[in-house]
Amino acid sequence: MDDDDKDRVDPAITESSWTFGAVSDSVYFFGNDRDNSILSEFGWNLRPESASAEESGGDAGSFDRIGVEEEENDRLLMAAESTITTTATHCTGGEPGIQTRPVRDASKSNSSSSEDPPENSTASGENKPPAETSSKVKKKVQKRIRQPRFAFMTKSEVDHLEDGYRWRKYGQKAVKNSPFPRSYYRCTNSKCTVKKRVERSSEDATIVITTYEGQHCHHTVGFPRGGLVLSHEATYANHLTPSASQFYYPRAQFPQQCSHSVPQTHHVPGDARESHLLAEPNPQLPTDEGLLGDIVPPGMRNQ
DNA sequence: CGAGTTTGACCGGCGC
DNA sequence: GCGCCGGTCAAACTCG
Repeated sequence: MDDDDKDRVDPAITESSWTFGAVSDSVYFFGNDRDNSILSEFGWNLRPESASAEESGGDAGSFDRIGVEEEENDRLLMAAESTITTTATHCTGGEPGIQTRPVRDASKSNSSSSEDPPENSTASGENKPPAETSSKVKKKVQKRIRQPRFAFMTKSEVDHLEDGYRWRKYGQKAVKNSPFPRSYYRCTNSKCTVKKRVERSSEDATIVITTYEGQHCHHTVGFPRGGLVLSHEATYANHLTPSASQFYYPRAQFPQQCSHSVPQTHHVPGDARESHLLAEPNPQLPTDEGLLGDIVPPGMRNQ
């Protein structure tokens, strides 16, 4: 994120009356977990930092939609009313993030430009296939297994929101039914397989939808080209805008694909400007607001 | 000069 | 089988 962006924070957004929703394997959580006890049960650490947020009780938010699936969800989300809220979901995604990227033709894939994470090879057998035949077999067997994903809807004028990690853009595509392109980013940490997609809502151009895939296996690093090194401590120390520190910290286990394990990560999604979080669908749960409707009073959802 | 971005091409999944 | 579309690659380019 650049400083300009911080300066552009919509006052209405930084009001910091917000709510969150979190989802674990079988639990949706909505509301205000002030002592973080419930969230922590599910691996989330909520750090309401801004005084205003705490004073306001950290609630009074509203939800649009939660619990979604993949691409489709993005679209559903876009369709949702863009109230200024913060919701969060925790995608524990029982599967240790094993990403099996389809093995391309050796002639193409072996070029593995620097960013190809070594973990992929470990986890998915992207080790150079010994023979063409075996690679073909793998192609068949290895269906693409996605890592846990969750998305944020963020009201922001900038597309790529700073989140404390360094990302390298590796692609951009036009999105069907949307005037805005979708950008693809990979974490620049060579051991980290986290990716994210960033696109703007076609319904509300002020909303940026950021979808994270996978979990970081390292601490936050410096901002790209900015020279500002961000640790989570620094984050807490208000190096970010107040709204920017309304983070959800999944105390999640690091994916096993990471060779070096850090005791704890602080996931800092987006700049946490009023965001909507989404989760990978849980097969046991409704994927739309059905459940949400059961939990969140209608009046609360349309603010 | 290295790191990151752009962009057209390519590939695979999926629906028809 | 075919075409569409999302996702990725990688060469060329830009930037600091």
